[in-house]
Amino acid sequence: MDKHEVSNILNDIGLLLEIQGESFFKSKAYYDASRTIELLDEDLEALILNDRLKEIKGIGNALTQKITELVTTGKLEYYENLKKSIPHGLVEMLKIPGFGPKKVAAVYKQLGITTIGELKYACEENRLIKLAGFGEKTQKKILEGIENLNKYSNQFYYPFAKTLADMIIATLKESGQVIRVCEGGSLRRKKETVKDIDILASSNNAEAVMALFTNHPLVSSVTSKGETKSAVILKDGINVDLRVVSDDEYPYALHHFTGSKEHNTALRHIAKQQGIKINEYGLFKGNETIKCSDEKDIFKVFGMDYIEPELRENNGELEAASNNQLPCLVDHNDIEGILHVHSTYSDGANTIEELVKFSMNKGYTYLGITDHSKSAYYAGGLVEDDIKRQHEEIDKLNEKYTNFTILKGIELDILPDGSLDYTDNVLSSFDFTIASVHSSFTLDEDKMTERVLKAISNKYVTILGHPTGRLLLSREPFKININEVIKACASRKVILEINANPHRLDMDWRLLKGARYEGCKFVICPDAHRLEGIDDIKYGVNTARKGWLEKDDIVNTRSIEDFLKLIGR
DNA sequence: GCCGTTTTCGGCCCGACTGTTTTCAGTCG
Repeated sequence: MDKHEVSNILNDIGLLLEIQGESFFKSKAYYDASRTIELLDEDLEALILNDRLKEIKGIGNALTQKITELVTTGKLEYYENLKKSIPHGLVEMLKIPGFGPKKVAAVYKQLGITTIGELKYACEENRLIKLAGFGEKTQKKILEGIENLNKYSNQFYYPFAKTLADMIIATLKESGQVIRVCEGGSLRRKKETVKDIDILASSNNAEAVMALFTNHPLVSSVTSKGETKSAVILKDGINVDLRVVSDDEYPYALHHFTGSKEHNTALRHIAKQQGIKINEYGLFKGNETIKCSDEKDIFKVFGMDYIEPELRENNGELEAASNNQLPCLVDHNDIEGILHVHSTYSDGANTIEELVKFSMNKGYTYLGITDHSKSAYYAGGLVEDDIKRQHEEIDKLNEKYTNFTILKGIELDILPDGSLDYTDNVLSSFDFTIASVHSSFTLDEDKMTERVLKAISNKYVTILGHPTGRLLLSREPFKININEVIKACASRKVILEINANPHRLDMDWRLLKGARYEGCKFVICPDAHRLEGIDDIKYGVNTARKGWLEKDDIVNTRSIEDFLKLIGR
């Protein structure tokens, strides 16, 4: 069982225990462990084998035993029993806004409700208001919550949320009523998907700002409205929270509402050790307030370097900030060349020349065309004659555009047995290649791992494309021993792709820090199928930053000469 | 369930808002 599954089960146990009425802190221990395992750099199996699991902070005797059982046997008796005693529908119910473990337990114990369907029926029959602590409004809110749950999944792609947030922020700025304003939460931390939008503003007239916000044309309904906090649902189905504070409080509030919760908790812990209290209103030593004019000042108080929002996941950033060991994160401006772009030769919408002109205008200095290989019938993969034609066209364009370089690439399908679909002779005609899995996603882990390892052992493979095959919010990554693949890429000098398509963002940022430690290099690719797709590269940069990567880790930050030298051309 | 330079028990971050109450529990971030 891989760590992703272990992490999910630990989180599930936390939820089940809460519904069961156990101490919240017991659940918290499981939630914390779930995150720790998810963000683990090291190989989980190896840790267990070497009996080192217990050394990890937050994992004691009980969790060591349970995680070991999970990983070695693929099952956990404790979890199975817990699931038997608590219907899984109850965990689903926690997704309903305003409906937490206590209320879920109440409808279960007092009305015998075990599924969202039954809950909806009970609301419609007016049976919830009879319970202690429930009333008319609660019942109505639950009913609305169920309808929203069905209507929209409760996660949204980053660009979708970012666009809406920018529109609201623009309105607030234009009003002249806010002094400072910024998105917070997972959106500011640039998570690949977000549950809602958090916005923070400072103002001398909170009431006016709240009115602007709740009356915004994008708003469909107002969930709550107060002096410092309001919440709305947009017509697009996403929740937005706005907090308004005084400008003095803004830096503390910005840090607080950027999170993550885990980062904040860890920083509070450090603060407490230094005799400092930290909350959204300030830093306090006894009765004295420690003045900070921006977030940088806050970290300075604790003797830390400034931590970029992307890194605030309690994944070692606080320790690194204390020791001057934070990475100098790669920036969008560092990107020199664009690789992984499809043209009209296969399933792209634009000609090579259109793609070249677009890229030049954006300030890039080289472009690697990578149409699909011949096995990708569905995408019009290139047969040998097409390749010849395409290479002749690229040669001509390279003569025409002297300050720009077009590279001859290909996105090779990795066949189910790990072989590639051209002869070595054809493969040697490309400047570089990307090998990707596009079919047979359901192979078991061993076969999939073997398949990919075989493909990247081919000396003509430069880059491993979207290494886990995930599609955010729709397809789970395929089963593969990614640690073995990472190690193989490091030793064979195969570059790992960070696919920047906002529906992929593959590899996952959680894997990057560890892969870098193993010695891997990365390339941020838009996987563009039309001109505007090239702009997706910024989402890949976000992912790289969340994964602690620096400019030097990313090969397409290099000049064309250095890039070609690096890949041995 | 975890943890410990106040250490093997008693904490574990903390405040706003809502809806139900008539002083507070539950939820959320």
